Amino acid sequence: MGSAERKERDKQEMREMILTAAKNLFIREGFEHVTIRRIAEVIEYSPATVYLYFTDKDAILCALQELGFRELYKRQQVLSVIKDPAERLRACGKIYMEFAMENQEWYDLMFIMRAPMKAFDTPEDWNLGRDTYEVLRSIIVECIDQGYLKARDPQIACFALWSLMHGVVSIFIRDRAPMIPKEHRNHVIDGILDFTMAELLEK
Amino acid sequence: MGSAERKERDKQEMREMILTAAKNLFIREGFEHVTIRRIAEVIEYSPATVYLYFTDKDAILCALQELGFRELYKRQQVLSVIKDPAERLRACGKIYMEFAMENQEWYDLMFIMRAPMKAFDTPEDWNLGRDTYEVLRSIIVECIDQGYLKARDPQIACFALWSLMHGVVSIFIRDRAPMIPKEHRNHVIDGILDFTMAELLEK
DNA sequence: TAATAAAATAAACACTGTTTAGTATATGGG
DNA sequence: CCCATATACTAAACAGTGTTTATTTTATTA
Repeated sequence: MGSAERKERDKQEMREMILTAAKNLFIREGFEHVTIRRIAEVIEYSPATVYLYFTDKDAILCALQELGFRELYKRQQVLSVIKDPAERLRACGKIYMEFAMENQEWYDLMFIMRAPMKAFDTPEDWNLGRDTYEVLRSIIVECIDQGYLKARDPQIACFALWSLMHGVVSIFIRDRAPMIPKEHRNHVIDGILDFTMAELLEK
Repeated sequence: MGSAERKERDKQEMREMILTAAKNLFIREGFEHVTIRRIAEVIEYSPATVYLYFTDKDAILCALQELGFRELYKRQQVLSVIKDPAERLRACGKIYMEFAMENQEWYDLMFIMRAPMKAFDTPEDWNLGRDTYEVLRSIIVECIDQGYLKARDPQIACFALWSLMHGVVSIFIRDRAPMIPKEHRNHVIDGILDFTMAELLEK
């Protein structure tokens, strides 16, 4: 009697329901309104019920994080049509920082906040981050192969470039750039990209 | 009758007392243990009393932040003995990242956390950050003047370098570098410095 | 000394995330 | 069909948080 399968299906549906509620609260009202009680309210169950489907709030935030990464992946897909690796490298940076500035709370959840990382047993389990990193790494390796970049250590070059991009957007997102007016931010991002490409690539 | 002056002195002493308690809790037990109730406990007053001397918790965290900046300033002082601006630029980066890795919670409070910034009416009031930025900016200007650096826009070069350093340490501090084992971090930081100096400076 | 002004606090408020113990509901066997 | 069992759900509490209010204690001044 395949009622066990239906049970499993129902359980998955409920998990989906909770996640959708959390996602909508996140999108419509922002991170700080994503509370267990508000989620419970939306799905019309008691707060305690949420804990029958997720071990804790961090697990929910972790699942939300995944949605953010899916959006970033989607945006990164256009990179494959760019043949020149140097051009692709620039576009990669542009896409990354554009995503961050247009989806600041998602980016925060993905790359800054502590909470969602606590859902992993060990930081090594964070494959979403590693996959994003791999996109950049493969481009850089190609840049080196084609002689655009003479970096001795691709690992260092890759981490440096990611750090640069993350640094820029996280300084903006957490309001640590009083010397740069808000309306100049996009211009600065382009300036940083120009600067980096000019300094980095072989002339 | 100069009792008004004594009143003011007493008030300042109490503020100092609260701040010292907060600082010690921060150092000895970490950020998450810095709560109004714990502070009140330490100074042997009621939690409500704290609010007679600080408008809210963010104001206390903001004052704590200042202590962090003072330590960073102190470390930056050794830069003045380095005559060569290129060498000074490297040392500046090294000091910054070393401070961050050795005082991760202080760095977090200074450059990552939202809370202490809420104490400012506007982000422009964050002079502590601007001052630190100025140290780097003056070095870069000197590097350009002496022909070490051919950056068109010093503002962009400066923000890029700060972003790079902040990016590196904040990725580590917020556990977003699963691809780099903890024991390799210091080596990576040196690698990033080498890489940056090599790519940036005129050969 | 009594009236006034200042300082300190007890207790509550409005929230968190989370757990426990008890209640409904659905399932499967006789 | 009924009843025991297992599952699903929840009310209420727990242990925290930052913060405010109304009250009491303390100090000052006339």
